[in-house]
Amino acid sequence: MTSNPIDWHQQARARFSGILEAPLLEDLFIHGHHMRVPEGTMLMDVGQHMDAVPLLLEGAIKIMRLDPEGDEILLYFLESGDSCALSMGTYMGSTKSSIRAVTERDTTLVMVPAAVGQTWMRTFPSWSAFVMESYQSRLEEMLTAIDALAFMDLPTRLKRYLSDKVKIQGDTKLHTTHQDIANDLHTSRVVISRLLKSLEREGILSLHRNAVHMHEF
DNA sequence: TCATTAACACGGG
DNA sequence: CCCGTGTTAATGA
Repeated sequence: MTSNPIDWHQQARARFSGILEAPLLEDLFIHGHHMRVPEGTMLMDVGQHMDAVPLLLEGAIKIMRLDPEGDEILLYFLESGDSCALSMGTYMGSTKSSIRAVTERDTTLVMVPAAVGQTWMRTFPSWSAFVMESYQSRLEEMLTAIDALAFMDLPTRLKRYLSDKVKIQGDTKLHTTHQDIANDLHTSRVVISRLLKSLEREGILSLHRNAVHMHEF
């Protein structure tokens, strides 16, 4: 679909022309690398070196933190038009990632080399504004994630998680297993199975093998 | 009280 | 048979 440069240029314009000034977009077409990434690809891992900043055109990316045992816990999702604020730490000296990023569905993005992004910080006001704005909204999401972990009980977190999935996937039929959900919410499958069963009894969803169909969300 | 772990049966692919 | 699912019993925080 977006195999030739013109396609992703148009896509990027549609997504970012209101945010990034025209000369910057032209620079983006010169220095940015367009990529199509299949679902389930790990884009970044904890401790890995960051040498580029991603701009998300289509799809979604799951951002996770790891506990000391190496188990994952979901922080938030990135969607189209977002960028990973943490990767922008490359503008402030830090080059090692503190999170794991995995594509939640097939995704298209533009990678901006760190050195190029650093130059833009000085030459394009709209770029530094975009970086600041991105930091701001990612911080908000982080606080929401902290609130959820600290103050919300598991049934509430599960309902929020399922709603988010529907929004991210754009489909009320979620293709996932109880174990997957348990991993994301950092709990055991027994609990997820039990909670899902009670939600099914309430008529909020229906359960199938490898799938959860949402009725209300 | 509620989550976790281990263990088990069931059934679909 | 393998894996996902649904459930229970024991244990712990």
